[in-house]
Amino acid sequence: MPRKSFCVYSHVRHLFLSPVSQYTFSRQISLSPSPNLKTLCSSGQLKEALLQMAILGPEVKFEGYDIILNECVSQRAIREGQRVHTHMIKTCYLPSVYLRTRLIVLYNKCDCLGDAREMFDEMPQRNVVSWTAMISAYSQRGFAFEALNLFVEMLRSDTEPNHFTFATILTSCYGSLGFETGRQIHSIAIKRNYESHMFVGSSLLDMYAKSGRIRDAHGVFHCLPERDVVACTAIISGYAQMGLDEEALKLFRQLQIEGMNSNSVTYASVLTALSGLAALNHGKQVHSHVLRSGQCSYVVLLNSLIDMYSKCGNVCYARRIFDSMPERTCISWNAMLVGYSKHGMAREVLELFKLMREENKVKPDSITYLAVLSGCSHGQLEDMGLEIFYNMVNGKDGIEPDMGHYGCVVDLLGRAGRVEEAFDFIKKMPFVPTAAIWGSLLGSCRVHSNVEIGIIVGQKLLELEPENAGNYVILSNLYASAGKWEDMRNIRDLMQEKAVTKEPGRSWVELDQIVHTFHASDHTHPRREEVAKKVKELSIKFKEDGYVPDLSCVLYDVDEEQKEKVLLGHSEKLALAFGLIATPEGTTIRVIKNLRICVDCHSFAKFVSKLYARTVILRDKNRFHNIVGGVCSCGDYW
DNA sequence: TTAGGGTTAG
Repeated sequence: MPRKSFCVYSHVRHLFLSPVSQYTFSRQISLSPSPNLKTLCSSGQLKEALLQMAILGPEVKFEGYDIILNECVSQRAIREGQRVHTHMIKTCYLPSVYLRTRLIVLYNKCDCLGDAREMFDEMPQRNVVSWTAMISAYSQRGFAFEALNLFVEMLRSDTEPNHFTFATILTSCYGSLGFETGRQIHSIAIKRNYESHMFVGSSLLDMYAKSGRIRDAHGVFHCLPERDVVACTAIISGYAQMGLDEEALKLFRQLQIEGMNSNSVTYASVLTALSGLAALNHGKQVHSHVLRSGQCSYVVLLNSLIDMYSKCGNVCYARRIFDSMPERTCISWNAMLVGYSKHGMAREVLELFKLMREENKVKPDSITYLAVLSGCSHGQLEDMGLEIFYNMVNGKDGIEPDMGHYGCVVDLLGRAGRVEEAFDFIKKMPFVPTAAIWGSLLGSCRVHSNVEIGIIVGQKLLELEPENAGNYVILSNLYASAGKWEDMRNIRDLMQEKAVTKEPGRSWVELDQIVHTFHASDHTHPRREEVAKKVKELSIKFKEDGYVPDLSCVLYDVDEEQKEKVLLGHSEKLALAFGLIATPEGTTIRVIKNLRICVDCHSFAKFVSKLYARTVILRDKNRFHNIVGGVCSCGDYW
């Protein structure tokens, strides 16, 4: 009977009694506070739960605190969480290790790292979970050294780490902490038999991949007894981040055959690789997988698709995705702006930037401004670019220009032929100019034949990066055009002595979902003889129409005939010729080059488009060249 | 109670 009357009474109490009388009632019959708090918390009514907590006073026990703290964690409710903590102190409640750990987690999730540490330091006892929670807090907030110190302290305190601890600490073992630390932790994990644990293994291979040790990463992946979607994604992403795009794609396909599940992160990772390869057809296929899998509402994935389509040369598709997005992050805007910028579509860049500011939902960041400035630079809108830059300098936009933005202005002025102005601008910069900035100006000096400044800048660059062969070549050409033959020879000798051979040129074309790669003077492609013959044939044909090989593009000190032979072996010419042979008349030829396109190949591509009525879309290291009827979207200005 | 993978610039 008492049980029954309690239920009835409880119901009545809930309906009619004031909060104060509820408290009195619960004290009288020693009612457990949990059911009420549980109901309130499970329906997300945190404020009401706190009120109830205040009413219950010292009657709130472990279960009540547990429920309410859980809700605070899931809602990231810091004020409410602090009130719970204060309530514990005021009611002289001594929280267990478990509850104190929940408070550490809460403070961490609410970005109150100091409070989390204070709680950790005050703990009379700690267990592996409290140590791991605190290490995780440091790890997640980017405090790698602090995370490592705590891990070491934990080992010294004779607390045995578990698989959670290893998975956590390994996420900090790259970058500033260095890969050797990761290797040491790997050894500790092996000794404790955690190496093959799925989460530890994923963390390990990710650590190796992020440290550029892709072989070690692959070794860990290979040894995992089981592989889930995270482990597979981590290794694919590792290859993609290293720029090993073909390997990433190959692995993705292989794992798909083996039955790997893909989620939004897997797709985002493989899209990175496809963007690198500019493999549009593969990209479309992944897009359709994404649509079929029902993951097309993830902003991050849509951002990757925007980036993939624009890097594959299809900026219209990118815009379609951008327009269809129900919500956009700053990265969505940046990806679209960068896409337009790389295609030299300065007007579209400015219109989109205007729209971004008018919508005022997402604040532009430093990268937004880099994209806009670089868009103005590539699209020859230097005055507009300068206006935007000086608004930044005057603090009108709340983004302070950094070295990158100053670099864009140097590029902007230099490309526009305002070389002296660019030189003065560098001298007045509030930063010490980097090699990249001087390199940009040297490029402008070459394009606009400013020998005087070019020689000064070239000499500075030789001091800053003596290993870069490109600088020697430009400088020696500048000396040659000034008739300073002795200086020219000295530079050539110096190059032989000091310069490191530059990254070998490589171009590729995607055809029927196969990526055909060509190297300079290729000896590997199965159709190399046919392709080389076609290049020679094209050269003769183009010469009749006015093509003059630009021998200054050749690095080597050889005679003119040899120089022309070297030029004909450039990988982008091979890829263009292959495109002509292997695709039907009238179709667009898409070529990707790993380096900047040389002046001679640019001119050659224009002849291909003009004499064969083909659109040539050529992506080099810096931008797109969309060539139609012999005219390039870059305005011969890159 | 604590844990692993993703996107953007020159």
